[in-house]
Amino acid sequence: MLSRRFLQNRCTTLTDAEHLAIDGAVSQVITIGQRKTISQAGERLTKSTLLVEGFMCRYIDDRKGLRQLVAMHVPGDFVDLHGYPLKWLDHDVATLTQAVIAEVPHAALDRILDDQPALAKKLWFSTLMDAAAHRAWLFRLGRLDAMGRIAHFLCEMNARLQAVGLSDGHGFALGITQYDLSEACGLTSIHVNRVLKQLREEGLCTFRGQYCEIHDAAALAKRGQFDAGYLYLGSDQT
Amino acid sequence: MLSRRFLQNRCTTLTDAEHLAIDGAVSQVITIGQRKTISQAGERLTKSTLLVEGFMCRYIDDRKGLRQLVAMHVPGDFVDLHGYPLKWLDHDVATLTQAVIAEVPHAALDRILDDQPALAKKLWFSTLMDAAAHRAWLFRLGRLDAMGRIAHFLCEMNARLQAVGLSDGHGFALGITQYDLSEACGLTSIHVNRVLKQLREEGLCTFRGQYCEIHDAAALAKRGQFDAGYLYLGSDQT
DNA sequence: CGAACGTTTGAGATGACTCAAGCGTTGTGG
DNA sequence: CCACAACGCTTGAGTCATCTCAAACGTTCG
Repeated sequence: MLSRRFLQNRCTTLTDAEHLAIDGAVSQVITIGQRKTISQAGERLTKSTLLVEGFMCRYIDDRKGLRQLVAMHVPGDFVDLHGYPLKWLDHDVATLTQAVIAEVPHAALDRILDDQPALAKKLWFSTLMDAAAHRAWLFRLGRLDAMGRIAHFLCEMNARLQAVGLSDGHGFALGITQYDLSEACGLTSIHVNRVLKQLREEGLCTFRGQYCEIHDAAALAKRGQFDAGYLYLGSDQT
Repeated sequence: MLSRRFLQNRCTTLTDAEHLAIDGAVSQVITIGQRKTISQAGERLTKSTLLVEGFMCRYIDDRKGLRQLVAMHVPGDFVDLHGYPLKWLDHDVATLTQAVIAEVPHAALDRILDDQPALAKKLWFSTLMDAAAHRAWLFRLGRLDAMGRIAHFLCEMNARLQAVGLSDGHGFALGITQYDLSEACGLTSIHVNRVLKQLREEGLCTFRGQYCEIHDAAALAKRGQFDAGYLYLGSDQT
């Protein structure tokens, strides 16, 4: 059951019937290679994407083609559910690693909206969790220095991956490069490299290859002024 | 009719019955002084706020009490509708200027959700417009220099105020200080001051006192890499 | 074996910050 | 009615974080 994982990190109170409704709304499950764009800004959308496996991101291009990541997605996320009410998106959606996704046609969501207001509200809730994450990212970019930003980002990833069982709290695989990190944190990849070295030397964490090891979660959270509240883990609909 | 203005800038296709439903959901209309906090992060919420007149903002505090604005609100905005599905917010909500607000109890929204799925979807849409604005702000903070950030911010305000008839495209009143601007753009107020001077000297715009005059909208938009698409003006539900 | 990619390091430039001070306006109390 | 405090705006000088340009290294893959 696909949706067992979906909303495990999003809404903890889905009923069995609701799980079935979401599973039933999926039209197909497909595998996509790494670094593929699955939808572009402005494109008319007729379906949304549930991420089953792998990592995805959403980003905005600047005039020179440089990207600003605006969201990271981990398995269980309803990546572009925003595209359902909005009809088209203001940003691009792409895979970072190879990914398995489930496609949900908007027509199926229409039916849920009409018939199951309680489930509709949970889907709405899920999109607002994304908005809360956006706000935390704004805080990160607006108020933290380079080291704080990276610390904050890694704390977020650790917490979110823990929520879906992909981190044990001490480390996790994240298939992204230092360049991706720089796009998420509004820095150059060169500076990211130096900051990662510093985080390593100060015993906070080691980000190397595809793996990030957290040596001192408390110190990392402090350095990044990280407070997991905005992730709304396990706090829906109660 | 309060909601005539609400969703004028949010959803252009509200039916008369829907306007009535929203007006009927308002429990009271009150006036609040400038710089008053109306709700704090973590607080349990039972109502949401429709901004009728004046300016409001949402912000996140850092450890030292410095603020990062995450949203600006103009008349017509459903300021903290996010608080309805989320139940509590990850940020504070406050007035900037004196403001007139209409309060909408969440119980009344529950009824709309159950009875009027089409209207519910429009409310959902409205919160996703806020999320889209968050993303544009992320782009602003992550990819633009100080001058670009301020140019982008002022373009956004100009466009949004135009949508509610509070700007003619060449200037608008915005009751905020240079310090507020710095909190929105992730800069110090001193640097904001220097950048405003430069914008003035280059003939792009004059931000002075409570008024912002746009001298060259096209050049300002170019400098801030501003594209109004993310505001979804007049593009809902069609 | 060579190309592509991601990472690492160095040196120098620069945009934004900090600290410090002064100015103008508004509002208030003696 | 004046004195003064509070606030917002303005400017200067010096510092520092981050960026840019440049180069080299290791791994992977064809």
